Amino acid sequence: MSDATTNARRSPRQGRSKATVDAILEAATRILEAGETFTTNHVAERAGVSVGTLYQYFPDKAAILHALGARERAVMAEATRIAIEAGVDPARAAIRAQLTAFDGRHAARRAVLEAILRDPAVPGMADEVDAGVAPFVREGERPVHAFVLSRAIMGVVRAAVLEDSPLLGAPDLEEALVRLVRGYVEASPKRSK
Amino acid sequence: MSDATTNARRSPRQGRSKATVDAILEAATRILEAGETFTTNHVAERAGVSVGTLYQYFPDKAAILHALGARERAVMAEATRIAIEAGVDPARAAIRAQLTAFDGRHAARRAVLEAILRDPAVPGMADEVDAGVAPFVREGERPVHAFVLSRAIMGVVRAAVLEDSPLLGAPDLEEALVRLVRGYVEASPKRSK
Amino acid sequence: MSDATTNARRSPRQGRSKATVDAILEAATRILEAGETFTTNHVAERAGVSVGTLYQYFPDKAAILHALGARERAVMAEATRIAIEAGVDPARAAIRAQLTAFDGRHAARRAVLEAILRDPAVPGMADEVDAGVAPFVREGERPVHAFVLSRAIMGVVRAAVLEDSPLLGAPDLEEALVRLVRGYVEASPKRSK
Amino acid sequence: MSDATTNARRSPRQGRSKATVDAILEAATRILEAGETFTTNHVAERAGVSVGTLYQYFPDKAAILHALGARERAVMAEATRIAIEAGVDPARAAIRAQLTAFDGRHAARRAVLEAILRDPAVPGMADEVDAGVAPFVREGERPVHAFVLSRAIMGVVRAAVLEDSPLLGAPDLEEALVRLVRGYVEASPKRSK
DNA sequence: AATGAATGAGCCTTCATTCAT
DNA sequence: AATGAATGAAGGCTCATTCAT
Repeated sequence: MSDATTNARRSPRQGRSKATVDAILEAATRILEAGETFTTNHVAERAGVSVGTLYQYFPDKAAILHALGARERAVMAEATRIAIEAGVDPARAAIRAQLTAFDGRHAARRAVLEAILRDPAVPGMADEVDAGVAPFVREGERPVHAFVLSRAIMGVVRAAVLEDSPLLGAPDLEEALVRLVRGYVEASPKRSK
Repeated sequence: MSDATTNARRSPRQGRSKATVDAILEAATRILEAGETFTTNHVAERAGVSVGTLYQYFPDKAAILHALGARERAVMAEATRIAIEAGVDPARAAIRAQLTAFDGRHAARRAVLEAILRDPAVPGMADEVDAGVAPFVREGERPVHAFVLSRAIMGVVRAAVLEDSPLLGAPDLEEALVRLVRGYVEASPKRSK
Repeated sequence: MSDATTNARRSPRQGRSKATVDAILEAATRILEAGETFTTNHVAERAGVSVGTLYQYFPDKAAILHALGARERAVMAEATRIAIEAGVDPARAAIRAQLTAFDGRHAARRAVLEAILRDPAVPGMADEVDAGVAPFVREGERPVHAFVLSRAIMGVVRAAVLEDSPLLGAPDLEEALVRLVRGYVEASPKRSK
Repeated sequence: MSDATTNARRSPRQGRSKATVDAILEAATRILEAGETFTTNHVAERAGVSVGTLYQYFPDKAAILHALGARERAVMAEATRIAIEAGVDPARAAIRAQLTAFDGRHAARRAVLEAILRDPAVPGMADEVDAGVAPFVREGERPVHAFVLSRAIMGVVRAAVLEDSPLLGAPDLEEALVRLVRGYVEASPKRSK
């Protein structure tokens, strides 16, 4: 495409807005990453814009977190899609996307996700995980299965992040999570007492 | 045991102190349950004591949540212990204790636990679940197993509570969680791609 | 006459300018009527122009209210003039013009006038009422008479509007106001203690 | 009474609170009088207390204005009562109370009243004037009479204050207002066209 | 002439915590 | 031990106005 440099050629209007929004999101990320106080004034200042400008693009503070979340979800979905195309099995792909997002090399994303995971008003990553897990849940089965699998995975990842577990980044964790999915799927639903 | 008020500023040797602490905890519970603003002033007022008095027993606001959490953990541990003695298998017993705490009939406990689940500074229920799950994790195995199982269970319960899922209270969920544990334990750790 | 937009930044020689000013005034009226927030940005948006353009025609927010007021005064003056020509006595004509402007069937004008009545910087309707009352105040008499009569009438109307009195629209009120004027004029200025 | 010094002998608790409230009200009055910005922070600062303290006594900014209004109304009612006892006719007494409150020698009260007159949420002086005017409105007559008379008087006073009329303080105005009341009462309600 | 992104002072309010009594 | 008045940093958000394009 003629759009080789990707972010070129936008109308000056759109370009300015886009840049401002990006600056705000970038600032928010950095603040979260540094563990600084996440306030609208602080974010605006760090972004090099006024609070007023910030509020021109985000209706309220939560919206910034939402936008950050949407961004991350998009990145994860993409990563999952690519992995599946490359032949990785879907569950593993979804799991890996989550784990990758949180490993030590991505402090910024991690910070963002931590903030999101804590705010119940911000939609989590559930949908992405659901999608990855879906192929394992047979059509027509009770929704409880999809729910349990996706939340179990997210619960483990969340705990690892929040407890700052050394397991994050170790291949063990990915294996264990895959095993969790496989075991659940294969287990016969016979009852214990 | 050292008592639910372990985190309090002074140990309640006298009955009066004990009564005050109880009143504060009771008030806190009610406020959480009613969805009112959880502020120290509000809690103190509802408890019928002055803020000053509240601070005599709790070093800060978080300590109230800690105490509430300790209380709940004790209740759960007891429930689990009794179930095991009655012949229920340990994993199921631990799972059932968690689910029971959150079902619709216990609004107060649920409110407390919701608050606790949200505050990362308050230790969760992990220990209790760990204990229930322990028998299934063979001695000497990597700690990742205990971690994954307990956090998976808690993750599912937490999500169900926070998303206000209709699954809470349905027997399906208990079954699914038990299956999650059993499947994980039985699955051979063979690798997929 | 010099036009309703006297206070605007530039006189609208061209049709386009006139149309813009009208759109702004129209938007302002609608916003006031709907009880929405009366902000320059909001007015501009509703008018379909940019804030910048708005400021091209009105030096500041108050000027919009001024223009609206001028418009209303013109309408009232005209109504009064016509009534007098038709033989209605001047005081009654002036009173009726005021009351008509505020009755329930004219929500828009009412909203505008309410806003004006509240903003002390905007000249009220005093002049129109003064004019209607003038014939009753004998030449050479103290100005206190004109002042008292016109402000008394406006005070009553203002209170009725602001208190949302059911008297508005009732013929009683017109009668009472006429009586107020007549009684004042006829009363001998003898002193009480 | 044993309470010769009036404001002595209060429990230290009440005394402190009372003093704080008074300081806030006093500060509010002075700020209004000086035409400074009437903000909660400003009021608190001027009162020598923190905003927090201010909010301990007043639920919100408007409440300060309300309190000020209540104070003024009380003062007026008292002045009116005393005048009536001294033989002044009620209408004149009510009128005089209003005018006195606003004459040049009482800048502070005037400022307070201006603020109140502008804020439609704050109950005005209507009740006091109503009371003064009541004796002139015959029992059983239409409420329109009381309404018209009291609002007419207040309208005139309000206009004089807001327009900073030189009539304020002149005996003429009191006479004219009394005449307004007397004329209205005596006028026969015959109809003009 | 028009645009609209940007500004930023400033507003109201909350609430954990302290400390003199 | 208890009281509760006082604190004040901090936060989210609004809106009239400007000015580069």
